Amino acid sequence: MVVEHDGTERRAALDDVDRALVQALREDGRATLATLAGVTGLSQSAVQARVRKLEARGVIAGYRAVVDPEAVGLPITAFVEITPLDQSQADDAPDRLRDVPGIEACYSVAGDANYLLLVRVPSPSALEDLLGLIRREASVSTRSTIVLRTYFDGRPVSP
Amino acid sequence: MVVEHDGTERRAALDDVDRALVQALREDGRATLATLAGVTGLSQSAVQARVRKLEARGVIAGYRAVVDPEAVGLPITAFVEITPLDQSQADDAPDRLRDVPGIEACYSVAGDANYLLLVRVPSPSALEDLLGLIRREASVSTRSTIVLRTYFDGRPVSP
DNA sequence: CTTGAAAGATGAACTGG
DNA sequence: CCAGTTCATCTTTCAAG
Repeated sequence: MVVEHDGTERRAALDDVDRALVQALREDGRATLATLAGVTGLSQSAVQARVRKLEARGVIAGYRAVVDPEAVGLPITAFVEITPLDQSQADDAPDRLRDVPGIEACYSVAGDANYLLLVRVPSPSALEDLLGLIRREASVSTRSTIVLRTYFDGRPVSP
Repeated sequence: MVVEHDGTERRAALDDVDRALVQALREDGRATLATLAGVTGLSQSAVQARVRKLEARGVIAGYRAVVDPEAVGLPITAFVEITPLDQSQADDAPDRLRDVPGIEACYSVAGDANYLLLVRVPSPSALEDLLGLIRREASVSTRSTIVLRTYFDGRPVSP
C-alpha cells in the first residue's frame, strides 16, 4: 500500500518484472531464485528482494503443495450452496464452518444462496454426514452439486 | 499404484508419516527438508525420499504460490455454470475453454448444468466479454454467480 | 542413516540513476 | 535514497556409501 499526498491509499502497481515473478511462482511455487533470475534477467539478490516485497505486500499470500484429493482418500468433491433457514438470525456461517473438517473453501455469493462451499469427503455417506453437520452447525439449508471430474483447477490467470 | 495378487490395482495407502508430510506441504509448499524432518521425526534423507515418492506417485501434483487476485488486477471472481445449447453437439467444452484467459478452473458436474467454471476478471464489463466468449467458443448458455467475498480457500483438508 | 559435494539462499558492501 | 549487482557465507539439497 502506498499513501498518496492527498491521503488516499492505493496498492502500488506491479511492474512487468513483478508480474513475471508472480506468474512463474504460480506455475512453480518452488522455483529457485536462479530460475526466477533467468526468467526476469535480474540478479538473484534483486529477485529475492522483489519476491520478499511481494510476500510482505500480500500479493503472494503463501505457497502450497497441490495434492490429489483422490490419493489422500477424498474422492468425492462437491459444491454446496447454503442458505440460512431464518434470515433474521445472526449470519455467522463462515465462522461456524471454518473448522469443520472437509470444507476446503467458503465464499459468500450474490445469487440464490448466501454462501458457496467447496467440500471434499471420502464417500457419499460421508457427504451426507457432512451436510447434516453443516445444516445443524450453521442453521442453513443446503443444495449440493457433485463434481464428476476436474478438467483443470488453479490454472494460472494473468490480468 | 500397487498390483494385488488377484490382479486388481489399488493406490498404495499413505501411512501416518506420508499424511504428515502432505499436510505440512499443503500448509507451506516451501517447507525445507529440515522442517519436514522435525515434524516427522525422520532424517532429512528419509523425508526427501518420501517426498520424491509422493511426487512421483502424483499424490503431490506440484507446488504453487497463492496469489491475491485483487493485487494482480482481478478483483471480480465468479462461478459460471454452463450448459450446451444443443445436447446433440460434440461436448468438448473443457478442451475449447482450456486456453481462454480468465478461466481458472473447469469441473464437470452432476446437476442442472454440465460444467462449472471458476473465472477471474478485472471488471464487470470484462466478465460480460468473457461470458460472451465462453458462449460462442463452447456453444453453451451460462448462469453466473458472483463471489462477494472469499472467507477461506484452499484450507488443508485431512481424510 | 550419515556424509560430503553441489546448488540455492542470504546478507554485506558497492554502484549508478 | 532506491533498486540492482557482485561476492562471500551459510543453508538446503542431493547422491554415494
